[in-house]
Amino acid sequence: MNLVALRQTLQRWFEANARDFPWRHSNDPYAIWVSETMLQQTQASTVGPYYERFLARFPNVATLAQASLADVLKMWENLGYYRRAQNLHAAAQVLLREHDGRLPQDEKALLALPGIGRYTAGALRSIAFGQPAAVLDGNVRRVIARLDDLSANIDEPATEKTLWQRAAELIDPETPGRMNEALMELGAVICLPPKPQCHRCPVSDFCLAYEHHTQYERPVRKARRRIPHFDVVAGVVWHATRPHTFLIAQRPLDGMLGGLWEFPGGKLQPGESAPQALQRELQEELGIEVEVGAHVISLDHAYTHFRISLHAYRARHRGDEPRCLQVADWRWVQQADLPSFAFARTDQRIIAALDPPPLTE
DNA sequence: GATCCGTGGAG
DNA sequence: TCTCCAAGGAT
Repeated sequence: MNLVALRQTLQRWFEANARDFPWRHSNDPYAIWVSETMLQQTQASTVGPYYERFLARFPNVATLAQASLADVLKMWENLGYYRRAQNLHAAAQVLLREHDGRLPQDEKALLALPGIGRYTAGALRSIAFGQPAAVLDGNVRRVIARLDDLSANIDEPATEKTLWQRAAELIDPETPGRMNEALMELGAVICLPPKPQCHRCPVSDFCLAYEHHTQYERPVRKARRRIPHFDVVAGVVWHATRPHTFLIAQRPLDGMLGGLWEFPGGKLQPGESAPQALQRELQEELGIEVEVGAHVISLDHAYTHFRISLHAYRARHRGDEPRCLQVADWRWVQQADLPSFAFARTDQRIIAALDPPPLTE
């Protein structure tokens, strides 16, 4: 294959056809780092508004490092994979303390930061610093698998090594960042997973799968496991004496949806009714007794590796104040207070199902 | 090295 | 409604 011709053709296509994203107007390594973190496992069209809000609120390493994690999570609300926000925040504090508030250009130093792995280090080095570093993301994996007509399963670690080597060969030593972006852009808009748009592809002349008519069979991937389903209950626990006041709890920082706030509850155990499960969970997590009341809403939701049916109930608090047994924190709040807390999608749907807040004034 | 971690768009 | 999967990283 003529690597020089491939690089030139692809980059010329990219320059004429690149989608306009806000991070493509910045040369600031910090801004590029934020965008690359948001783009992990998240489509570019989704990231746009989050990126601009985040940069407006945290325009540099220092403002991010000095912000509270609660503020950072609020800006990340609904973007998913919330550990990314924790890592970004923690890494900013490391940068401020150990790297003069700037991103290091050295690969080892980048990889030492939380949330920066091989892909993100390569993206920063090539796009932000102009170094000849490779990137291998889902797009590039697919593009290479088709360019080379790989029959090997790309989810196998052995194939991973081959793909990184190939990604390194494709680097344009003159314009590594542009070449890497062009590869990813091609995968995102032309070399699509189910239906590659080969008739519009600028590099189909270089593509072995196109030549062999195997592009629809590439890349070869592992079959997915079926994901389990659980029934889950959550409680809107109203204060025994204070009107319009209910309980929210903060999830532990190290688990799923870490640091987000929620209506407390948990999974139903076999043979258990939803109200029974709610009483048990509230006792285990917060050490409180409740009387379960009216059903609020039931909804289905799909996470990455399981699905739930969530059943929310009103409940009346009895007895002792809550304690942090299996939660990071808890608060008595009113509906007007909720916008300052970060909630996951399911709990936002519960909020939307509550009675409208009382009019004040 | 297999598993965990969110949400939304597309078909 | 269901499936796939997306500019991955950590453990």
